[in-house]
Amino acid sequence: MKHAKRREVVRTGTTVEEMVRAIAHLIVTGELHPADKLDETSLAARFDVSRTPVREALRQLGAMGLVERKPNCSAVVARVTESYLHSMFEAMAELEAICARLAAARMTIRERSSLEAEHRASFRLVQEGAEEAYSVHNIRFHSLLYFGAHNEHIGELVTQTRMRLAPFRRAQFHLPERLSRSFQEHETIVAAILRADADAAGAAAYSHVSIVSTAAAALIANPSTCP
Amino acid sequence: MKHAKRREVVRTGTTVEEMVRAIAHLIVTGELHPADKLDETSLAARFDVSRTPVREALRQLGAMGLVERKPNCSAVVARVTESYLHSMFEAMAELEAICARLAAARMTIRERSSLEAEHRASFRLVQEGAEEAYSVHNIRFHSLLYFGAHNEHIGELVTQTRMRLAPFRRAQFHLPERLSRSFQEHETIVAAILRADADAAGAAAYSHVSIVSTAAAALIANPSTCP
DNA sequence: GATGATTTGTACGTATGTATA
DNA sequence: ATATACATACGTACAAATCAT
Repeated sequence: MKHAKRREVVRTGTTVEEMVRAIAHLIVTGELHPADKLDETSLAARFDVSRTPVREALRQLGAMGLVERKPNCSAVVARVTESYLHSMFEAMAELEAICARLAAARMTIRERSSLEAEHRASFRLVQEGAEEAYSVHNIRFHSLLYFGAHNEHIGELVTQTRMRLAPFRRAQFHLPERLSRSFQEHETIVAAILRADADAAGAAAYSHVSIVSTAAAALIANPSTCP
Repeated sequence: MKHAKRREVVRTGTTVEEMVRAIAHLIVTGELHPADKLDETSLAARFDVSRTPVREALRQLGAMGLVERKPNCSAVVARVTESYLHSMFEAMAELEAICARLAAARMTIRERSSLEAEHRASFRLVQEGAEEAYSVHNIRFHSLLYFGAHNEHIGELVTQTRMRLAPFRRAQFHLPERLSRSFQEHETIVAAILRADADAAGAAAYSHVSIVSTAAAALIANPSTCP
C-alpha cells in the first residue's frame, strides 16, 4: 500500500499538530527518555505519515526546548546539564512565587473560592494516599494559581518551564510523606492568598518548589557523539 | 535557471537556520509589522530557496511566538491584544527584577567591574544624545545583568520575552530625556548591585522597565479574518 | 453560490553529510 | 583509512483548502 490512509477518522487539525502533541506526550509522560533518538523515518512509519510533518513537528518541539536538533544528526529528546536543570528549578520557583504574589493581590472572590475548594478536596486524596489522583489535583491547583495571577505571558512561561521539567521530575515522585508535605505547603499558600498577603504567598510558593535536582544521572547530558 | 545557486559562499548553518534568523530580524527590527502576511511562496522566492525550509522556519518562529500560524492560512507576524502586551511588559519587569536580585548576590568581582565599566562608558553617549549607540549599549548592559544572574534558563526566558516585545517597543523610542532617565535608572541598579543589595537592585530593575503600553493602535490585534 | 486562481498541506526523490564496519 | 550504509536537508509534485471574482 503506497499511500497512507488516515489514522483517525476525525482529524483534530493538521498532521503536524497531531505529531507535536503525540511526540510531546511521549516525552513529558516519560515514555521517551532524555537522549532517546527521534528518528524521522521511524517516527513517520510509527504514525503512518510522511517524513515532512514529522520534520516540522521536530522543528517546533526543538523551539519549545523538548528536543535537541543538530544538523545532519538524529534529533534526540532534550537532555540538560545538571547546572541547567538546577536553573530550571530555580526559575520555576521564582515564577511560581510571582504567580502566587500576583494571585494574592488579584484573584477574584470566585477564584479564591475555587482555589480553596480544590485544595480542600485534595485532603481526602492525601488520606487515601492516592498518588495518581493527587498528581492530577496538583496540576489543577497550580493552574488555578497561574490563572489567578491574571498575566497571560507569565502563565505561558511557567507552563513552558513546567513542561520542560516534566521528564526530570519523575524521580521525586515516591518520597515518603510527599503527599502530606505537599498538602501542608499548599495550605500555607492558600491561607496567604485568602488573606491577600502577597509576600507570604510568594515566599510559600517559592519554598514549595523543590530545588533539589533529583533527576537520575542517566538523564543528565553526556556530551553527544554527534557534532 | 532551475536549480537555485547558493545565496552565500559561506554557509552559516542550514538553510532553515538562516531563514529563522533572517525572518526574525525582519520582525524585531520592524521591517515587518505585526499582522503582516508571511507568504511561504513569496518568502521562498525572496530568499531564493524552496518552500520547505521556509515552512520549517515559520513553524519554529511560531513556537517562539514571533509569528502566528493557523491551518490553511498565511502565517502573519504575531499580533497581541493590549492586555497581552501589558502582561509581557509586566513579565519583563518581573524577570529583570529577578535577574538584578540574583546578579547582586552572585556576580563575580570581574562581572561587577564589567557592568560598572559598561555603564560608565555610556555616560558619553547620553551627553552626545547618541540614540543609536545608546541602544546598543543598553542591550549589552541588560545582557550583562542576565548573564550575571547565573541562571541560564531565566536568561532564556527574559531574552525570549525581550524579543517578542521588540516589535512593540519602537514607539517609546524618542521620548524627551529618555537617555538621561535611562542612565540614571541604570545608575541606581549598578549602585545596588555593587553593594550587593539584592532587594534594592530588584526594585530598581523592576521600575526601570516601562510598564506603559506605548504601542501604536495599529499594531494591536484586530481579530484576523482567516478562520 | 459556483468556479478559477492562489496558497497551504503532504508525499516523495535525490544529494549530501555522518556514522560504522 | 576507505568504503558502505543510513539519516537528514532540500527541492519538487500533487492534493486539498481558501479566497476572489
